[in-house]
Amino acid sequence: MQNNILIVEDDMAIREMMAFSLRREGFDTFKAASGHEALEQLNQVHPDLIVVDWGLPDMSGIDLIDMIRRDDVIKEVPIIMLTARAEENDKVKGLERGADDYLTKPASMLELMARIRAHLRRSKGFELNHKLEFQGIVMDAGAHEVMIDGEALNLSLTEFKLLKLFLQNPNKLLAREHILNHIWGRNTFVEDRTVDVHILRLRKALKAHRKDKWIQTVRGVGYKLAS
Amino acid sequence: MQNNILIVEDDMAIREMMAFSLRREGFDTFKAASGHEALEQLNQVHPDLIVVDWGLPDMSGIDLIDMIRRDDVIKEVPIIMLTARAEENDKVKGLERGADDYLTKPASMLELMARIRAHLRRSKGFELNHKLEFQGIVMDAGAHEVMIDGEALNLSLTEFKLLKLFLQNPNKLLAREHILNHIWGRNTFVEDRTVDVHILRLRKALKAHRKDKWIQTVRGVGYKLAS
DNA sequence: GTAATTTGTGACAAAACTGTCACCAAGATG
DNA sequence: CATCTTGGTGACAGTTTTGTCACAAATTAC
Repeated sequence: MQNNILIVEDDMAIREMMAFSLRREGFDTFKAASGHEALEQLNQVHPDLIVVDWGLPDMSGIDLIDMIRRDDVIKEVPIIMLTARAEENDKVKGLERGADDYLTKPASMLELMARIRAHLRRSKGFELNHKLEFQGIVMDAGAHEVMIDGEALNLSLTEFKLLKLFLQNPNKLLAREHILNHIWGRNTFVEDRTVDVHILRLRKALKAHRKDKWIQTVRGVGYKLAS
Repeated sequence: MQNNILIVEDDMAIREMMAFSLRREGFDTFKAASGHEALEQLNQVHPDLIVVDWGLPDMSGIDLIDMIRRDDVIKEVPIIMLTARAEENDKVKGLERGADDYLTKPASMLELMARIRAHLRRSKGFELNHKLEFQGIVMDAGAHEVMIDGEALNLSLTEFKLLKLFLQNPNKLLAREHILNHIWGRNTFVEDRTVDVHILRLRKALKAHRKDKWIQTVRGVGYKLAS
């Protein structure tokens, strides 16, 4: 699975040298010599990161960044601005207008590669790694999955939500009312004791893996997930 | 809601100046003069971003980054390395070992602020904006919520998963078998026609908001969400 | 020690969910 | 047009989920 980098650079020598270096580092590249060419490319391909020059023949790199950030499909792509403009206020402007990083020419290819990797690590890693974990209990809320010691745990929707609330608040005391409002909302009336019953059920589900003990009762207040 | 920045810097003059500048820009700050002090702070507070020097009295900033990246609770915090080490291979090393950004001293405070904001924009914005949308249907899978034109839609778990599959694949044709495998997995046998019944149910749920028409039948193959 | 309060628990009934089926409607083919 | 194939649909039965309740157990207070 190759990462794709879009290079937006009007100087052909620089563009080709960059593409060559990137390909040698294992990336696939797309190239554009102007802002409009870049936008056309972006209608057809979704690069994993874009390297943008400031001075393009048909628009400024800043304007291109603006447009990308406004496009619902590609707005989140990491962008590194690579330009000869080295003034402090240029850097501030580029970063404020939506670049994730700003590098001045002439730039070390090694440094550029390292920065590309750092940004990909964050944008890709966030998605891959965004799980809630506590003592061997792993939840991917987006995928609606709970794994304990490598085994899938089957929970009802209410119990799933309850466990998620605990995993989002490890070692924090959750008052019954807080739990009530969070799981059932403020516009639904359920008995206070319903929380306790669901806690019982969640504990039962976790018991097969000896994880029920982490849900601890704080008498008179509520419960907490703690080791 | 203030963003919290942890400054890990042994030079008191630099540390205080940074803290002052950050506070003037609206950030709250925590301070640490050493790696161990930083780790102790991180046991009690969760900053939104960390600025780390390389040369600390008790450990290198690189080692501190390693430790942070290995901690399940705080590993995703953005880190900017701010250091006098300006060699190319230092930069590469810092970025490879987990820094999101690398800035050499003496550094412009304005540039540092702009970079801090860029990183916060990404780490905070990713979470806030990561929703699936199609023609007024908005799903936050992590929160198990579906909103249509501002109104919550109540779906059963199976229908929720089905809608999610569609929203993840807008304008793509999904064969029945693909849907079957995705929702029920390969180890559960259900009749082919079960898909059609669940499509019916999903369409019924969407009908109240006139959104059922976006689920389109492709005869002999399956279904697609398309406008 | 006793009484009061809080939490744990099993059981129940109602509601919701789920997959299947038979029949009808729509579309494709010869 | 007739026939066959595929998708839409309402209904059904079984399972699961859900909230409540009464009683037992545990904890706290006097």
